Amino acid sequence: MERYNVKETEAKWQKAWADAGTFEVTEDRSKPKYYVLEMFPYPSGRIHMGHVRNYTLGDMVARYKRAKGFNVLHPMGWDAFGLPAENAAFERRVHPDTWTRENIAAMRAQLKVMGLSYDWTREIATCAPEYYKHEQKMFLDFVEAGLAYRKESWVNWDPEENTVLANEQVIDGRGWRSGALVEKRLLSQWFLKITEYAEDLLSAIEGLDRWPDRVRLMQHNWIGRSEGAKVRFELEGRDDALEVFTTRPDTLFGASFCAIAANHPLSSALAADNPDLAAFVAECNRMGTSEVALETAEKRGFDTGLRAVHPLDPTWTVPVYVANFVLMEYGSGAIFGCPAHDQRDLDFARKYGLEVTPVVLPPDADAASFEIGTEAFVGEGTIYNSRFLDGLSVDDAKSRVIDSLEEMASGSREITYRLRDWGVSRQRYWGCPVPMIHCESCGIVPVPEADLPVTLPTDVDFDAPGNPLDNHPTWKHVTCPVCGGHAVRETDTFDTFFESSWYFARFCDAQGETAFDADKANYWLPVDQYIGGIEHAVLHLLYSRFFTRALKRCGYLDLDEPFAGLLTQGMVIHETYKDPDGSWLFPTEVTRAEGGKWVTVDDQRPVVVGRIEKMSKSKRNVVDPEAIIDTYGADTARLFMLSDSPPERDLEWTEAGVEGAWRFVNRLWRMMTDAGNGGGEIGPLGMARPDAVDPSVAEAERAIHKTVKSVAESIERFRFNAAVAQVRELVNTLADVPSTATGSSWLRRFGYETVVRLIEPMTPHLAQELWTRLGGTGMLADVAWPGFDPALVIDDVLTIAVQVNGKTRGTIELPRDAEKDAAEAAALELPGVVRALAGKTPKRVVVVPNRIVNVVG
RNA sequence: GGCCCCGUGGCGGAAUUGGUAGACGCACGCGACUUAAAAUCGCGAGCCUAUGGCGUGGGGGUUCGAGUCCCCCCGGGGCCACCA
Repeated sequence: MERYNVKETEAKWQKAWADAGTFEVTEDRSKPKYYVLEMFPYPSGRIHMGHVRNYTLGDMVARYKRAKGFNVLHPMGWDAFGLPAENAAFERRVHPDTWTRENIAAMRAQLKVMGLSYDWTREIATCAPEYYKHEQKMFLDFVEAGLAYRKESWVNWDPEENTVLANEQVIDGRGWRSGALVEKRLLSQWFLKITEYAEDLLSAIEGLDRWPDRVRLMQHNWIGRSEGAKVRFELEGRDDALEVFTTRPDTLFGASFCAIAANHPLSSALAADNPDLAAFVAECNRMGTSEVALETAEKRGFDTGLRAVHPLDPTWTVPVYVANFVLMEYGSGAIFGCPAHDQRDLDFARKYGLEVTPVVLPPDADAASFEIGTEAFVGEGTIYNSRFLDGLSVDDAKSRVIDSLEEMASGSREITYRLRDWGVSRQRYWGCPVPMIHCESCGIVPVPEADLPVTLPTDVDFDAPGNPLDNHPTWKHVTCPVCGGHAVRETDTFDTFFESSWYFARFCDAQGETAFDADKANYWLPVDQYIGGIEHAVLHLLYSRFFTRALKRCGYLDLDEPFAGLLTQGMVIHETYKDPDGSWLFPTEVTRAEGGKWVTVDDQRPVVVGRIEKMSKSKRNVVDPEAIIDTYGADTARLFMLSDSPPERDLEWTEAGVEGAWRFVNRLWRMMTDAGNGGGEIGPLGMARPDAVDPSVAEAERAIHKTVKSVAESIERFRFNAAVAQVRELVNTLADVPSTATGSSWLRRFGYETVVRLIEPMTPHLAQELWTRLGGTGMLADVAWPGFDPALVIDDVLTIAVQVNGKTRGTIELPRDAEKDAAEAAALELPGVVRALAGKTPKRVVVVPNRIVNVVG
């Protein structure tokens, strides 16, 4: 019997698809379009299991939608700028460009072996000038439109990477990649005005109904809308005022101090004449923002000696502090403190002996005796100690006090967002140059469009600290495009999230002279199904949503939301292993000895099996996809990726699970190619259904129709594991039909063909090979998804459960839509029911037609 | 600290969305084939003190009926976090 030659077969069909251009697409307006996109990879050198899962999921959707008659765009490219290339340059003396291109070539070859239905003619790499020249143009358009601007600001500085980080790249006070403690520095940086779209980005989340709730919530929180008031506190003896933001204007009569951030302009001004204050400010800037630092850090303040006048009572003043817990970046960088109803303010007040006046009375408290101890009261209650606000609820007091402030012109309603503008400048080499020129006489001027792209120099030195572009002897020296005098280029490059914020549009017209043709982009976009990791829930997805709006404003396309549907896949996880010395071991270094004990392969030393965790190089719990595909083939790897867990959940990679998938691949092969072993003859191509068939054949025929229906439903709901299970169930059913049954060879033909069409999105090579061997012609990928007969997915006779008081006591067979009386009568005759009733007359019998009978005793 | 998710056999997970809990697979056991093993095929299997009882983390509730809905608790996870 011929064995399934995976390698040969998979290679054969991959070549056939490529030669035939099967997956190349154009804007075919006769079909509905469907754009499937997986988050494109960083070319790190080799694909890992996370990639395999991601692209398998995408290919499942792409091939299914294609079979359903959609014109499917399914492209792939490379997110090719980034720091690792520079690190490689430093460590291995290889140019980032060379390193990146070699990695791309290696990874492309690995992807091609997976049999993914990509239109490779659209492949892009973001490090190519043909790609990034367009984003330089976009940036100039953004500057023109007021969406990009330069400002001096306190930035997060990663001392290890020698670069600025966006807020989103600071995790727990540390650089997201280096892990180094982030410092504050004052630098001139380019920003994109994402805050201008804060409200729009927030309210549009509601319309993203095919996004996971989790991601929508994360974006919601990240934008962080707060409703409150802006309140003016005049400064006694000065002609300026302090502007504070508060979400609790109702507690204004409980104010006992004001506090400003260390970096507040007023702090800086006062510090200029006050060395003690200057020292305090410097100390605040040094303070870490890690979780530990924040929890242990005391609320500290420096009394400026200034007094702020209460906005609702000119005779009332409070002290003004510079405080280490006030953030310049949020609100106005200044607060008023109401210790009774805010924990931080309370801690601060207790430390500096400031007044604590409660102004919100808890519902069951007594006004005469209620006191604040060490915990602030932040709940709902009735306002008191607050003059004209007394007796109001918190909400009523808020709006009432804002009305008064507005009348007196000392405050107004204000909405503040946590979201900050996106700082895009990076002091790195391997990124897209910011196309700007600094001229001493003309200021900052854009590089003329005709001079784009501004390309990176190739002869750079990576050994010196800092930015190689800045260190380069000649690159930055240019003539000013306005006055012709000497000028220098901007030596910063863009944050790499810049490239990934529009690549989905470039795929619509990947080889075009312009960024993309608006007609093509408008045809393909939005991406119908985007698939990738949850780690991009905020950064990449939020930037892309903003970028799309910005591009719309600049006339590039007509679209707000780039991704209509989003699927966030779980991680691929694996057991961890350690040897007796505590060193991590690769899965290939351990094995199961007699008795189930884990030992090392080499010398049989005992192995400690640890937690099941995300695959990571440091813990060595990685499995190389290439080795798996080499052994079992791409189809087996793909099938396992789909079958064990639903996509959003983590998937544990196990050798046994892969073996299971491998067995199924071979089982299908044997079943359909070897009548002797598979159990029965397969009818000839085009064989018609016999008029008379055995009941077992008729039953299996129904199973085929039901499976066609349920597999499609499962795929539509991304329950790929269920879809695989349903196919397996059908295969079991087909195998059980006796070969002697009348109509069995017809059934096999029908059943096998159907199975092959159902598994095409999962295991495309096997499906195509079997399709051809069953007599099918051409590409199975071009064959439509099978249909089903609605009459055959509905059973004529149903098995209905019969319960007594909610406990199942047996089942009855009933024709579909049987009379309630008939169902009741049949149910009451069941021995199990008679026994459970023990001679008692049922009080009531609930009959839900075609569903259930419940006898209430 | 705030907000949000999730707890189903030895394991991954199903369950028509309130209607026979445990599909499908993994692991396991038994049998067939084999000199033997592998592969393959067949059978078995939630648990228990088994013609019955108990079972979806625990407790309560709604309902004829709850894995599914509501309340409380326990456990695990995620995101954000000196955000005024």
